[in-house]
Amino acid sequence: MKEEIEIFKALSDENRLKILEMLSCGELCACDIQDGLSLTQPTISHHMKVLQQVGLINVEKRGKWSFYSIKQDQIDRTCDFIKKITTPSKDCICNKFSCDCNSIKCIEE
Amino acid sequence: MKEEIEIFKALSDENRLKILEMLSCGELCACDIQDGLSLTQPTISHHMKVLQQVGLINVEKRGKWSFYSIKQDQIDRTCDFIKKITTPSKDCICNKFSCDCNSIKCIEE
DNA sequence: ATTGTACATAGATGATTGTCAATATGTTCT
DNA sequence: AGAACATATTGACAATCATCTATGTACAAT
Repeated sequence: MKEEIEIFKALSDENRLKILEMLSCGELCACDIQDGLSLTQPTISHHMKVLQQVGLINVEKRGKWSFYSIKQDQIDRTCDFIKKITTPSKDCICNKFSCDCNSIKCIEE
Repeated sequence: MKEEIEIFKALSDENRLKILEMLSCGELCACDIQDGLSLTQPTISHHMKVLQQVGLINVEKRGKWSFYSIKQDQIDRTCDFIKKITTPSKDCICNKFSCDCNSIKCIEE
């Protein structure tokens, strides 16, 4: 869960979403990304690090350039996580509590 | 895009993720949710408002209780958005810039 | 009407975050 | 070696946010 929170934090920034969009068609170097965003180089570097640390992108150094690419499996895992926690299941945590307001509780099956 | 950023911000908090998980099996009132989290009532209220404002949950008032439930279509739209911006497409923004680093550009088809 | 219950709002505070300027590191070319 | 280029790190600052206490509002039951 902690891991997914960090992923959502990484996705909560307009510039980082734009970066992911830029990478959707294949790898780019940091200079490509800087061309597309009006941010300074250290800020780009910071965003790339955030995306990298949560596993959303890959980095490959070739010569003086760093090439970034999307890790699609992490994207997929993130979507699966969202779906999973919002889908009914017998053993989910909502069984654990109840008050007197007659709310509908977990499916019993 | 702004809308999705707000959704990801809403998903970037452990307690709000727990709340969504609690709601996965059906509606609950605020008191149910407070039972499951060690937070004060105003904090719960704040989180419910955040989730509501980004369209992740529904609120229905019945008597003195407020019943919350997940808006599954918004969950689905969010997943679709993530997949969409990370999937290659001919008209995506990564065609717009280039430097001399020989990065792979958008698929030409 | 009064009291109790469920929830919302306002204001304050400590923590986190996005951004920048300045500087450092590492690579390539002459 | 030295210069030029690509990227990373550091430190600072303004803005945002999660949380709390205190208070307000709305409904229900006595």
